[in-house]
Amino acid sequence: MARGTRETILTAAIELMRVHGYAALSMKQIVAASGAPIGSIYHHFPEGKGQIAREALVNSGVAYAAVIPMVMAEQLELGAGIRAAFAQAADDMESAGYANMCPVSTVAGEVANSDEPLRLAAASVFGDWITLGRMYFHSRGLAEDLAEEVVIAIICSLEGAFVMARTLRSKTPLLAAGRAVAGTYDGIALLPVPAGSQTLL
Amino acid sequence: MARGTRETILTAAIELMRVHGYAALSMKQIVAASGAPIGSIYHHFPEGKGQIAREALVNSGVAYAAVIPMVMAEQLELGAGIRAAFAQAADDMESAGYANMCPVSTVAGEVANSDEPLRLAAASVFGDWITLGRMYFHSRGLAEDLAEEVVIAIICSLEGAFVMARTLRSKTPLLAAGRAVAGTYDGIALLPVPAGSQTLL
DNA sequence: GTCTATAAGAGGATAGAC
DNA sequence: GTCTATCCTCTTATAGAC
Repeated sequence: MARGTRETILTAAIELMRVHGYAALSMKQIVAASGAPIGSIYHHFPEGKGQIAREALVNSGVAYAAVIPMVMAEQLELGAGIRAAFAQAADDMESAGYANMCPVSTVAGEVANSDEPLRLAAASVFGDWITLGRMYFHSRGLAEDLAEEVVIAIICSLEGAFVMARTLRSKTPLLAAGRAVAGTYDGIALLPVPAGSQTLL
Repeated sequence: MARGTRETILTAAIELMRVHGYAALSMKQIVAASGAPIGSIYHHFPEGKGQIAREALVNSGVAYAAVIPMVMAEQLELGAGIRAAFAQAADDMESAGYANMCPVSTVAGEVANSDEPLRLAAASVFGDWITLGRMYFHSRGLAEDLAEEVVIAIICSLEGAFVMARTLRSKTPLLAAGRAVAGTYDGIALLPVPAGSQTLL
């Protein structure tokens, strides 16, 4: 199927927001990056820039929800799994030249106290990550309360370390943050992933 | 001493950046919030908005460097101290109605891949936090390597949890993130603060 | 659904009197 | 060092032909 104009616009917006955030993103940049003329953009997104950002954020969030299950799949011990996840993130970030990995947290920081509709979009992404993560770790044998605490801690630490790593151009923050979170959960066993099981998405 | 115009402008810029970040901050807002006319602002900051943001970020960073020593002063065990610090942050944030506490991380996220001078200003703030924190925990009896790892982990986790807490309007992320980091360092003793010792600033 | 042209305003920054 | 008036660009968004 040919990718629709709508999707092209959203993809361009996600890429641009990873670099520029929300406020510094202009419709002209979206025009240039997507190839869609301004009239088409407003045809598909009548509410303009805010609507594009909201949908782009949600799309982007869905894509990242699959990352933790993917990284954890082979792991049978929680602490080791967390260390592996952060080490993987550190390597990815270094290979990408410390480009931003994900716009959600960047945009959330910009708008949490100044743009309620966008704040709600970001909140829904975080909420979905937490819900899916809790379900995932519960399916791997953790009690629900512990499962939720683990996901929240991983996301907070990872997002904070992403910002610091990008700013300092160093993977040290990711490795240090990963070790710190992992230590608390060393020795906790993870059930193996049932054969043929699907990602939660 | 009467507070100079320069300081008034910087203070206004810090407050505005906490709410709006960097890109969405306008000179007109700085004019309104500081009371200084636009001409005076460019007299004091000839390089304009970017220069104001750089200096505001650094000023703001210096102020926050004192927080960890303050919160940790009474603590004699590292894990408990970390839990206390995050609990304190959670209470502060709730009382403030989930307003942003500190613009450094928000702005760092916006500019890390798009505005090199501002990225460097943010990097210098993070770097100072790490250096001062390493010195502080070392003075409390931790080996330098461990001291540095602890500060980095605390800052990453705290900054990530701030964003999530503001976005979700909940202190749960701060408490969960704090517990996760603290667990790794439970049982590590802190030397008492020497009587009459000064903060590192 | 696509595209061009343009409106209406806000943006950062400057000039120059005081 | 303060302040007003203004410049020019870039912004979001719309109108309306195709």
